[in-house]
Amino acid sequence: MSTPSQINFKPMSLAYAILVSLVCEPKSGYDLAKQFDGTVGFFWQATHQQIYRELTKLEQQNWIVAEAIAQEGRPDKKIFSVNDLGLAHLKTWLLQSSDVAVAKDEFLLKIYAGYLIPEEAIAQKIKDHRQLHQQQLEIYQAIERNFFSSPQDCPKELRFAYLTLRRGINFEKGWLDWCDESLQLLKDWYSQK
Amino acid sequence: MSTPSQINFKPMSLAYAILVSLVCEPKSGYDLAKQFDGTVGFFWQATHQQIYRELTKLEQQNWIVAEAIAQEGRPDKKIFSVNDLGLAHLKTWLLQSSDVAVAKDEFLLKIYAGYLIPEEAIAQKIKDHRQLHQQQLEIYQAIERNFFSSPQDCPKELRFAYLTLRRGINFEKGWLDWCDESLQLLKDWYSQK
DNA sequence: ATTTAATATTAAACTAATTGAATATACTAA
DNA sequence: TTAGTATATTCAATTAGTTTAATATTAAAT
Repeated sequence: MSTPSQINFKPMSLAYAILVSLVCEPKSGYDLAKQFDGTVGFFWQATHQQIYRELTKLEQQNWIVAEAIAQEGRPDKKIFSVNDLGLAHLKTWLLQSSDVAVAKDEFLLKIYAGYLIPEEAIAQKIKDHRQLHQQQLEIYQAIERNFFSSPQDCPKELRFAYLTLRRGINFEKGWLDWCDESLQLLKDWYSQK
Repeated sequence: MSTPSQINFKPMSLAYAILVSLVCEPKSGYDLAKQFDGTVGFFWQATHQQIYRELTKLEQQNWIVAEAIAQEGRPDKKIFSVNDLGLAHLKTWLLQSSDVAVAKDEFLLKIYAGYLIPEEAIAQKIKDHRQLHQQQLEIYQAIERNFFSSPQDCPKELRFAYLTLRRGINFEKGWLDWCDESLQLLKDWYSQK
């Protein structure tokens, strides 16, 4: 295993998100794009174009290798695996400190400027938002019921996935609490005017 | 024809984030860049280059107007204000439904792949993360103490800012709870191995 | 029989965001 | 006196993300 000699290649987090997924199980760009709707997709998103472009770069850098699978009837499939060099880079990255995620929250921006539109419109917006978070919470809770019924006995490979799932549940419950509190505050303010 | 992972990406909100800030109070690009570290900056970030570029566009579209202020000693300052056209566009945008914010969380990505590095490194990572959120919580709580000591008497103009502040507090407390729960889980798993 | 959906990848053009630097002025602290 | 900090804006280059769509095959549904 050698260190990379390339100078100008600085993969961003998308590259690492792909490596994380591939290291769990080798897969094609198509599979990755699908998976980015679940599991890793709960904390990282990418379109299939981004994924294919990044895969090409990662392959050129020799962090991943492709195996072409000729399929009967269907287009050929390229299954990508992380090699030793890629795994070493991934582990290095994992050990580095992480920045706190940047928040870009259109919804809160609208709430902040809420005084510009009718009070009832804001209340409705919060109710709509509450429903979205309620739905996402139910998705997470279904996963918890189906795969993590007893956390004490959680197999090693799933423990860290479980921690991220717990954060998802914690996050959605936090939003629900805030929605309820805010709707109550709006009501109180409205009644006293 | 459909491909997977077609995420619903949000429309460009930076322009609206700037309008929201300018409608509160006219200011220069420099002031905006500073403010994007606080208030609006709690849910939207931008570098000064992004801000200046966007201001140029908004001025060309005639959503904002600039007034050049000659300052003694210092470089001239351009104070931007939202005009009627800009305000109308902002209100239209405020009434539109918002997508749930996309999460791109490097920290959770690392936790997910935590099985690749030593257990103690993950625990330390969570402790570090806990501290960051503790600090941010204290910032929010100081603002709450100083400006919103009695929410019932909150002046109208500040009510919506207060709601977003409450979300900030709710968010940070959620992270703290998750960190504590996760550290306990790691401990339990470790002791039973 | 033909449309639709799903699998599987690539191309091209565009917009947005980031990084690094350059250009000024002036005040303050070592 | 010169280094650092704060004000105030702009330019250039690069990287990242988005949109649209083209290509190709096959199974299932209408």
